[in-house]
Amino acid sequence: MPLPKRTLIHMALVANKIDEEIATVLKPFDISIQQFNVLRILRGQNGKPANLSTINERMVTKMSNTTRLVDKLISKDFVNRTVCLKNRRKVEIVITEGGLNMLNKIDGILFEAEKRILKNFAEAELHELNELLNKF
Amino acid sequence: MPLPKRTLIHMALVANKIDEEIATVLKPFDISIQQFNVLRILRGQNGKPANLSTINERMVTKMSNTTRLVDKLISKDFVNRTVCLKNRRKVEIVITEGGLNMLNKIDGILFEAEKRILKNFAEAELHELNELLNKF
DNA sequence: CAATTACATTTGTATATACAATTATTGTAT
DNA sequence: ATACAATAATTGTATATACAAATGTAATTG
Repeated sequence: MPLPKRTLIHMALVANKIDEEIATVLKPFDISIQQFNVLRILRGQNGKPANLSTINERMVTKMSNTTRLVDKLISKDFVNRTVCLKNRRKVEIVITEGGLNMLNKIDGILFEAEKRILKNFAEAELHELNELLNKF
Repeated sequence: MPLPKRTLIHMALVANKIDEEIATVLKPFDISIQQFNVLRILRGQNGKPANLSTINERMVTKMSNTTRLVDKLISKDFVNRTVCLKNRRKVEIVITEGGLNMLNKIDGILFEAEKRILKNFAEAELHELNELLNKF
């Protein structure tokens, strides 16, 4: 198989493997990777509310699904959503105490998983990999 | 953000971008990436039928979904499925002429897309990237 | 200022996937 | 041979995603 095709398939296989491992880590907490990503983004706001489009820009999924991710997080009491007073088209989403607690519980376990997934990499190699990924 | 976490997120973003680009290329042919992968595997058999589990081993999806991928391909007349005579638990799947024609039509366009996606990579860098991916 | 356009989000729908349970067949041990 | 376990594939169901269309609000323009 030609090198470019082989490389792209390789990428897909590895990314999928990583995804599966992380999903497995999150499963006991009954939270999907994408839901987790939303929570992380909201935590990064340090209390400042985020619009749906802001969250969406920082993720890989489509707007419509981001709405539904937030729906799920609301039903679990991990975030709150209110209409923006300044601009009633927008919506303001903030993480709750419960959401922050959940993230704190996950942090350590995820950190271990990340170390495990990358156990064969020296730090220099991680830098190298990031450089190569920048070329995409 | 710590290097390991950053690297894994980077991997996910890039893999997703690649996926989207390839899906876009396949879309006019009304075929998903996974359906396409099944067809490629079957072409690689050179006429020899493949069991469902054989196909599945070479893919990233679950058995149950491989069944449904084959269902879709049958409805498009791209593959045939027959019960294996030697072992009636097994199933034999072969690609049809129509399936082969579809693959031939896609080959060139996909090749161009692959070149485009990897346009910033020198050959040595592709080797490097593959070496790094092997560490996962 | 009424009509049109742009913006932000949501809803509808078809397809895709994960996971568990089920069916059908074959292999094995007593 | 009968019962039990193992194998191969399928079906049911809940969740996830993509894409298009719809809703509600704000900005612009003639």
